[in-house]
Order: sequence, then C-alpha cells, then structure tokens
Amino acid sequence: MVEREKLTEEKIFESATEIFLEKGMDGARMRDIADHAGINKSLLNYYYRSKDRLFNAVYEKLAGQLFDMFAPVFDENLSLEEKIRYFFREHISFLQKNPRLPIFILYEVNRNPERFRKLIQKFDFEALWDTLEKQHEKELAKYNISMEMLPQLMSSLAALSVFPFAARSFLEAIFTKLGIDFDDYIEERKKFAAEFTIKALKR
Amino acid sequence: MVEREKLTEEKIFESATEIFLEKGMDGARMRDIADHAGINKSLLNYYYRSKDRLFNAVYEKLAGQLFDMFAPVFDENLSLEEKIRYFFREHISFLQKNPRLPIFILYEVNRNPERFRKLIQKFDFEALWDTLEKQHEKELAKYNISMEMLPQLMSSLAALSVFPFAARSFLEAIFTKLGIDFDDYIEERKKFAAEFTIKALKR
DNA sequence: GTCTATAGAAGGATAGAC
DNA sequence: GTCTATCCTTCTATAGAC
Repeated sequence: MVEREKLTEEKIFESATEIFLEKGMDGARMRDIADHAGINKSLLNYYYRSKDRLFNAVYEKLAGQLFDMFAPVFDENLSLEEKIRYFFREHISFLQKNPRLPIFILYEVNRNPERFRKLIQKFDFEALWDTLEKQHEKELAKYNISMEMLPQLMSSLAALSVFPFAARSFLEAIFTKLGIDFDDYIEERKKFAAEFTIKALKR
Repeated sequence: MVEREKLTEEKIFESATEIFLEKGMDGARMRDIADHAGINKSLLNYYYRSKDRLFNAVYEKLAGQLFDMFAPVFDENLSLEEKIRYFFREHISFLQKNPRLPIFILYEVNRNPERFRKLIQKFDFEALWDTLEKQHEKELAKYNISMEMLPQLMSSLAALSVFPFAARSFLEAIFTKLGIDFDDYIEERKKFAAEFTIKALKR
C-alpha cells in the first residue's frame, strides 16, 4: 500500500530528525528513533538500510534548509541597510522555529568536514559574491567596505544571529541567574543586531 | 612510586582532553584514550573509575579555562574602548591556541545543561555586572548604553570572537572555495571585531 | 510491510595474576 | 601500579515468519 508506506517512511524521517537534532549522530540510538516513531526497530533498516544512511538523509535535509534561508538575501531588491534588517528579522525568526539547528550543523560539520565539503560542492559562492558586489557597488563604496572586508562582515552577520542559538543552553544558564528571559532576549535581538551592524558600518 | 603515578595520571588526563575535544563524550572511546596515552585500558578505570568521571574532570578543567579568560576584562584598568580592543585581542589569541574549545563547550553544555548550571552555581554574575556598571558608569552614559542592552552587547562580543571558532569547519569549507585562508581571517579578526564593535557603540 | 528473534560486534567495566 | 583475560551490556543489523 503506497499510502501506508509513505506514512511510515515519513514518520521515521521526522522522528530521526527529532532524535538526531537532540542527541547528534553519536548520541542517537536507533531504538530511540523507532520508539519515537512508534514502530519496530527493524523498519528503520528496511527503509534506510543503516543508521549512517538515515543520518545522512536528515543531515542533508537540514543543511539544505539552512542554505535556503540565505537565498532571499540575494534576491530581494533592497538597499544594504534594509537588507541587513531583513536578514536579522527573517533569519532569527527562522531560528526561533528551529533553535537546535545551529549547534547540530556546526557540530556535525566539525565531526565530518569532508561530508560538508561534498555537500556544498555544487554551490557557486564566487557567483553569489559577485552578485552581492554588483547589487551594492555604490553602497559598498559609500560605506567604505572593501572586498577584503566582506568575509569579516558576512561572518559577523552570521555570528550575531546564529551564536545565541548555538550557545543557547550556555546563555540560558547565565541569564537565569540574572533574571533575564531567553525568549525576550531573542525577540529583542532582531532589532539590536540590525542596528548594531548598521551603526558599525556607518562612518 | 608517587612520581610515576603522577606521570600516568597526567598522561591519561591529557590524552582524555585531546580525545574528548576531538570526538565529544558520545564519540570518544576509552580505547582511543588509552591508545593515545600509550597505556592499558584498565588503567583508565583504575585512576578515574569510569568514563563519566574522566569526562567530568576534563570538562570542568576546560570550562574553568574558558571562564578564567573573562576575568582580566573586569580587572584591567582600561577605558571601555581599550577594554574592547583588549578583549578581542586576548580572547581570540587564546582561542587560536585552543580552537576546538568553543564547539566542545557549547555542544556539551547543550547535551547536559544541568551539569553546567551546577558548575557555575558559585559564580556571582550579579556582582560582576555591578562591577562593570560602576567601572564604566560615565562611558555607558556617554555611549547611551542602558543596562537593558548589556546582555545584547556582551553576547555580541562573545559571538564575534567565539563564532568563527565554533563554526570553523563550516567557514573553512566555504573559504577554501573563495581562496581565503582561515588563519589569516582569524588574525585580521582581532582588529576587525574591535573596530566593528566600537563603531557600533559610538553615536 | 511489519513483526520477533537473534546474530555479531563494540564498548565500558572488573577480576585476578604479577 | 600495570597487565591480560573476560564479563556484561548495549547497539546495529539481519534472518525469517507472517
């Protein structure tokens, strides 16, 4: 029955996503995934052949989601300042819905850099770079941003939005002692990070 | 023989640090640690009783190192701007020597937040907060930094210096395709992050 | 397609000789 | 204090019935 098959396979995939996000490849157990999906352990192997293949399916899906989040930044017809505001608002909103994605990706890429290299082989970063340069040629000149600064600038944007989620448990432990609510902090962050960055660029 | 005992115990601890940093608690094997130390597997249990205790010893040592890095920021008699430059220079230099520390701590705190809470129980963050406030009362007013902004600001400082290391493999994979050298990028970062932050604060 | 049962390997921990 | 040998548990993966 095709309907039933799809349901089971999807249930497995969703449960695997859940468990791998929570425990990572090394910490996750096939038993946990099967129990979470409410099915028999051997069905995991029936559909995905091995833990490694199941993990790769989840990993590639999640890494893909992460990259899809950056695409609109290159599409939108906005000024540089508007684009910065747009980026933090949308990116942090996305991470609010997927708070465990950053630490998962960072850790698993670290654990197996070669797999990540293969995954991004097809991406043409040079072209994106050029697009960005052409879109904002005048603004980059106005703000006195040289091409050599772009890696520093782009990684800073990522840092300001991603770090709070990657360091979530760390920050929460400290925030609790200071009476700060993490969710409020994140909500504020959309505007803070944008204004912080824009001010840093102005001269 | 006390001398010999100390040597073996230290060798175990150093090897454990090495292996846990590289593979994490879940990915590390007692066998790996024993092999790395060039000793018998059962000696690990003789000295540390269990993998869990050995890991905790390493974890607490490394987490301690991380917190020690922040202490000078509160001690040094510097202006706010000088302190920001000092922080990025010293903190990033420290991470250059301990590049795998950030992702290890972030991941392991995430895996077991409760253990981290217990570890920082003794720290009086309120007092540090107040110290910082008093030290820079006039400057905070001058830059129009309210106390409500401090969590955003402090976490941004951490983000700008820690993220490149936590995301090292991720960034390296992309940088390679763009012909950028990661070590050069990090070296530049000490100044970039400082100037970026200082500009963001000026009004 | 889904289940039970189990193989086969790996990992952490311990007993006991030296 | 250090080694060899081994126990016991856990985990992934597969065989085979239904």
